[in-house]
Amino acid sequence: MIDSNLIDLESNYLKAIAQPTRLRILYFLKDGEKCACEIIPRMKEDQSNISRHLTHMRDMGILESRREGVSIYYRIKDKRIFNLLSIVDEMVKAGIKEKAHMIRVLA
Amino acid sequence: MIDSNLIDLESNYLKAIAQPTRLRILYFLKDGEKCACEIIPRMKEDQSNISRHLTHMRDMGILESRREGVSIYYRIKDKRIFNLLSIVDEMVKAGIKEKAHMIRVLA
DNA sequence: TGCTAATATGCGTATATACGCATAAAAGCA
DNA sequence: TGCTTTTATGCGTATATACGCATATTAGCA
Repeated sequence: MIDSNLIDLESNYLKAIAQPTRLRILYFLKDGEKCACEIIPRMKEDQSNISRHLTHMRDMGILESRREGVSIYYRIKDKRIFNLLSIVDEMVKAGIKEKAHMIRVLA
Repeated sequence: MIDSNLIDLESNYLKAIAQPTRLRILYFLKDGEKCACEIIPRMKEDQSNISRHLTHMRDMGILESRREGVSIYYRIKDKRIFNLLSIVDEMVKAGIKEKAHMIRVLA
């Protein structure tokens, strides 16, 4: 029996990661902090949308930011998030492998 | 530059986990397979809702199931999911600690 | 076959999420 | 102060998600 508040925190944290555009931003920040002005043109979406994603991840404690003049630099707050993502990767890839095997057997 | 399809797979996998009721089900299945008929009364939600969550997690490759008469037993497919969840836990708890510290400093 | 228990599904609904466009706000500079 | 660049926000909208109720389906059993 796990605490209900912790469940909700975990859920919200995972939801904050579980979105394609936000995932792309995370990977883009993997090798160090980047200015919003560098992130925005990378993503093929409206500036307002990216701004909201960045703000959201900062609010959720996934990113940190600092201002330098008009620019805002974002960085990953906790590198462990990439351990998490590589586990997701492993599991997803294991799933793909399994499906490929099923197809081979059935063919 | 990470592949767009992989991003979507990761995203979908994470979404499948990032839901309070599904998280509770996962933790309930931590120590072994359980019949849907055991899972349903544990959760304070409609039977139909739990059924859908179970089906969804099975479709997403998170759970496996076997039928025994009218009962259906569900189990975790890949134990690594708990490594993933414990990383989320660590990060969430680090966030809580940090907030508590902020409050202490400001008080 | 008829009955019961377990699980799944059709349907309607309420809320959340992601998005773009237009505009506002913040900071630096002429 | 006025202009420009960068980032944030108000607003409307389309889609996705989670949910409950009622009902269907499936399997076992009398």
